[in-house]
This record gives sequence, C-alpha cells and structure tokens, in this order.
Amino acid sequence: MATVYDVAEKAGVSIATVSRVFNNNTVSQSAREKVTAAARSLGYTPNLAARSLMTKRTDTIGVVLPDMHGEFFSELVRGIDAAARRLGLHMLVSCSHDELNEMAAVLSAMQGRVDGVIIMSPLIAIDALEPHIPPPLPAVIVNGSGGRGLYPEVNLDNRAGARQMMAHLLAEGHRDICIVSGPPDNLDAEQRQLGCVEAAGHSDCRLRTLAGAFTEASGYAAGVELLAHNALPDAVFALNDAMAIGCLCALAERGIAVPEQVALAGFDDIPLAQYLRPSLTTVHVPIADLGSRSLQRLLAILRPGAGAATASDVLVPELVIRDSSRRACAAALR
Amino acid sequence: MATVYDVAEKAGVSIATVSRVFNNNTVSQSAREKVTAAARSLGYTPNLAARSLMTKRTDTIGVVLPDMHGEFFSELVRGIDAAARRLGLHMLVSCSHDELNEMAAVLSAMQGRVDGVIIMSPLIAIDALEPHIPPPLPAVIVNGSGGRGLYPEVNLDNRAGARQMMAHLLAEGHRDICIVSGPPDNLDAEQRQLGCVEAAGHSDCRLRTLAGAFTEASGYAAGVELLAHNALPDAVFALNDAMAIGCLCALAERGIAVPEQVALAGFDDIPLAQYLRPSLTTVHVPIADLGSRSLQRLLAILRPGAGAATASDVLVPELVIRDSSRRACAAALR
DNA sequence: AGCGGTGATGTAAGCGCTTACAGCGTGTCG
DNA sequence: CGACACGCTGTAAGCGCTTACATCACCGCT
Repeated sequence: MATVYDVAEKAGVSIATVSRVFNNNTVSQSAREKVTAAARSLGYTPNLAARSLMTKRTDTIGVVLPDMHGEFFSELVRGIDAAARRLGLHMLVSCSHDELNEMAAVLSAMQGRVDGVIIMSPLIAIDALEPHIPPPLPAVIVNGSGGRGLYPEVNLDNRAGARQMMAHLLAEGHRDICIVSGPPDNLDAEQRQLGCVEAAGHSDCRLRTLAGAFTEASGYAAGVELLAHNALPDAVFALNDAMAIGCLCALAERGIAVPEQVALAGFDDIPLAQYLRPSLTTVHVPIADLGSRSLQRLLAILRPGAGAATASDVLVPELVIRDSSRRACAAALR
Repeated sequence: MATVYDVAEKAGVSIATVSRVFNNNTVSQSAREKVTAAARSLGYTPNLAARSLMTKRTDTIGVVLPDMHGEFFSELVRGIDAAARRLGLHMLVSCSHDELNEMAAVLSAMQGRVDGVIIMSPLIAIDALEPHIPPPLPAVIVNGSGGRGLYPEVNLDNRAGARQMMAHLLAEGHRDICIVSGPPDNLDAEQRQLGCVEAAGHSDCRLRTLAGAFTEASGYAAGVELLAHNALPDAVFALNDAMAIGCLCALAERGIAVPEQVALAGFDDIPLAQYLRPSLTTVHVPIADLGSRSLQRLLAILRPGAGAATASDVLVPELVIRDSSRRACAAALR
C-alpha cells in the first residue's frame, strides 16, 4: 500500500502537503493537482488507523441490538444506516445480547472502534445497563426509557399507542377485551400493557390478559387457549403484530370468523399487516424514524453545534384501522 | 485515556511487558498480575487504532448489502454476526446499494476499516462489480454466482429449489401453472425462473409468467391481474413468500379458495409462512447459514490454515409442503 | 568453574498519519 | 525602502502500540 511518503515523492511535495490535500486544508491549486494525480496513479488511500490515531475519531458509530429477528430490527438498522451514510459515518452492528454481561462485553469491545453507540435493549433495564457503558463513550438509548438521565433517549410512546387502540376497540362497542401480552421484563410490552389498563380504567370494560412472547408461536398458543376455555372475548388485542398473526391462524383453524365473532388488533404495523385476511388493525410504529432520530441525537453529542437539536425524542405511533376490528364492516365483509 | 506508559509505570514494568500481557505472550506470572491490576485500576483499554496501525489488522469484517428490507437481510446479518462474535470479529454493515457506483464507493470507503468484506448484491452483475473491489481487499460474494472466479462465492441453489417445487406441483396434478416472477436483473429471481422452466420442460405442463418485484404489493397486483382475465390457473408459484402473501390476499378478497380452486406456493419460507391460512407451501432457504458460511469462507482467506475449509459453497434449499398446495387436503380443509 | 541455553524483560524503532511551528516569498503600507 | 502581514510549504514531533533485538539472570551441563 502506498503511503503519504510515496505520494509526496511522486508529486514533488512534502508529506504535509499531501495530508492537507486529503483534509481540505489550504493548498495551492497547482499542488493540489499534482498530489491528486500522484495519489490516483499510486492507488493511494489514507490509512484510517493512522488517521484515527491522530484525530481520535473513527467516523464510525456502534449499534448494539438485543437481536436481529424479525422486521423490526432490520428497519431500525435501515433507518440508522440511511442517516449515517448521509453524514459519512460507518455503522458497526452487533446483536444477540439479551444478557447484561454480554452486552457489557460488547460495549467495551466497541470502545475505541466507534465514536459513539446507539443501544437498544428492551429486555435489560437501562439503569442496570448504564454502569456498564464505558464512561468516555457517548451513547443514545433507544426505546429503553427509565434510565437516570445519564444518556439521551429516543422513545416510542407505547402507552399512547395502546391507549389509542383501546379507545378504538371500546368505540366499536367491545367490552370484553383480551390482551395477549409480551415477554416478561420487556419494556415495550410493559408500557403497552400499561396503556391498555389505563384506557380500560376509564370505562366499564372487562380486561383479560393472556401471556405471550412477541412471537407468532406464542400468539397461536394464546388463540388456542382462548378457544379451549370456550369463552371468546369481544376483541383480542395482541401487543404486537406477530402474535396477532399467530392468533388469527389459531382462530381461523377453529372456524372462528374475524371480525364477525371476535375483533383482532395488533401493534407495530409490519408491512404485511395490510395483506392479511382480514387486513389487520394495528398501531403503526415509525421504526426507521426511531433509528435515524437516535443517530441525530448521537450526532448532537459528537459534533456539538453542527446538528440541529431534535425538538422531541418521543415518537408517537398512529392507529391504523383495518378490517380485523371493524364491527361495522363485519357484515359487509363476506 | 490511559496508555501503555501509564500502566507500565504503575505496574513497575516496561511498556513491552504491558503489551505482552495484552497479547498473550510469554510473561511471568508475577508481572502479569501486576500489569492486570494496574490496568484495571486505571481503566486501561488498548487503543485499537494504534494496534491496528502496527498489526495491519482490524478484526472487523464488512458486510455490504443491497438493502435491509424484509426478513431476508436481517437473517443473513444475524447469521454473520453469530459466526463473527464466536471468532471475536466485528461487523461493519452498509446497505442500500442498488447502484454500482454507490457500491464501489462503499467498498473503497471500507478499505482500511475492515480485513475483508462479504458482498451481497443480487441486482448487480458480479462481473461488473469485481473491477470495483479494491484489489487488496479479500472478499466473498453471496448469492451472486456468475463472477469470473476472482472471489469465492457462497450460493443458494435457487434452480434446484424451483425445480423441486415444480415437481411437487406437477405431482399434485397441476398442469396450468402461473409463475409470479421477481424483479428484472435480480439473480435469485432469474435462477428460480430458470428452474421452473427446466422442470416444466420435462412435462406437458403449461407455464405462464406474471411480472413481480419480490414485494407483497407486486404479489397482490399479480393476483388481481390473474382474476381480471378470469383465467385461473391450477397453481400459482410466487418466486418468493412476500409475493405469495400478496397474491393470497388478492385471491381471498375475490373469494377464490386456496388450495381448492387454485394452489399457491412461495419461496424462502419466512417464519410466518406456517401461520398463514392456509399455511404456505414454500421452499425453505437457510438464510442464516448462508451468512455464517460466507464468513467461514472469508476467514479461510484471512487466516489461512486456521479454519477448516468448507466442503461446498452451494446450499440446497428444501421443499416444505403445507396446506396451500395440497389438492388431497383441499376437501378436508374446510 | 565456565559454558551455552533458556526465558523474562527492557530498549528503541517505526507503523502512517496530522499538525504546531517555522521558514519563505510576495505584496502592501507607512 | 524596511517592516509587516499573509498564504503556502516543509520539518519534525508524536499519537499508542507491537516487536526485533539486546540484555540479563539463572539453570544444568561438561
């Protein structure tokens, strides 16, 4: 590999001038041209390790995820990547960390490789995680509210989303509503559940809960259980779309018509929610936004003053009403 | 940040000894303990840029993807990540490169940041891409057969998968089969199509093709078109599951029963294929394996001799027969 | 007792780069 | 006409690390 010395020699200038050309510093037009030509002919690329050693920057940000299953994480990564490439930043991704120690290990391994990290970890309480973030490492927490304010957070208002859905179900006249919950200790799941309880509190509705785990299989199991006890509610609100799909499958298998016999709703609005039969009423989550927003927050730390500070860091999801919950449409549907 | 000098001073040894401790070289037990203690108390972490400057290694591999939509890429990344973390490697991910120039730019930007790259680019012909891979950069191509052999490849046998599915549909007695194709220039799509044509060639079956784009929406559109012409085939083979889902939706909306009136099949076996009603017959693709396998190939270049060479780099997908294609089950289903 | 071998340690060079500082030529002003 | 500012360039230091080489203590041998 060619170095600044090779380029300098070939261009007939000093290494400082070569460096300046590659860092947009003041260089005469003629020198710039000579250096550029020499660099091209030698196939020169600045050595990033050496540069990083001097500048203390890596132009790379770390993304630490609990997992990579499903469309949620890929969307998040996509949002971050899109924002990052616009800023000339690279993205170091690491996933599969449901465990605190492993997460801590990843974070310390990232130290020195990245200028900052975006951490998403719905399963691990943030205040437990915070002590494990190496102090010099700028960090932004996604969807993990509950920290002690040591790190900026970008959150999704799960409670508001759940309340909206409950309000819709109540408005449709449902009074016996069954929630299929998320995995224990999952923050998103907890907040969605909380939103449901809040909304139900203002009404005369009966709320039941069935255990779920945010997977299709657990939704299916919940559906089976519902039918086993032969006590069909008016509506089932699965706290994510994957479970709603599983549940829909179980109901359909037993010949239960949705929404005629029971209304069904999900949460997340994954792309294919609209292609289910019946199409799924759900809560739309702007996942990619969550990603790009968190990168913006991180950048505000890394390059103070450069980025416009984000006004808010709570994204509000949006109710999407489709066929699976519409009592009014039930008759018309078939 | 503490450096080797700080640690050396505190431990009462030379910087060389400190370095040796962190590189598992021969150091006396007592020195090792002193250094470890000093490092811990100072919160010392080796500076990776400096290390990389000396060793010419980054312990990071690059992953270049065309996109991050859908479950396919997240699964692939998951497979690579899992393999990488076992080997102590990091993963630099970059996506959204459907265009040759952008891809070339990303590759050259990765140079120096990574020890090697895994490239997946079904939309760009590999022989067009190869000249843009910086020569010193070890690379492995995933699912992009057709290169000139300059780089190792890990491929999925799309043709075999499509042939298997066609054999199944023919065995079920279908003779009028409609294919919903993938996007133009997409290599996976082309090969799947090719497999279909091959299989059909040996039979008396009639093969039609409808344009698709590997999205739910395009599958839906294909379903609508099918019905518009009122010429329902015996079976529809969508060349991926997303399109099969869209198509199923369109058919169901018009009251066409699957598989009674028309059989339906997909390709990929995304997790929720089994939770559709009817459950989707498809071709199972071991995506995560594709990822981990390609990392193994890359490693064989990076650390010659260290890794057991992979016997084969063509993964064969597997037919998964479910309800959406079973003529025999059609009567029993409802 | 003297010798070479062995293993732990220290010294110092240098990886490729950025940048403070100094030098130098040119143009401007008192 | 000398002083000075200014813009460009070169010199050299040093970022934090690994590692070749030299050193040294120590051991078992003849």
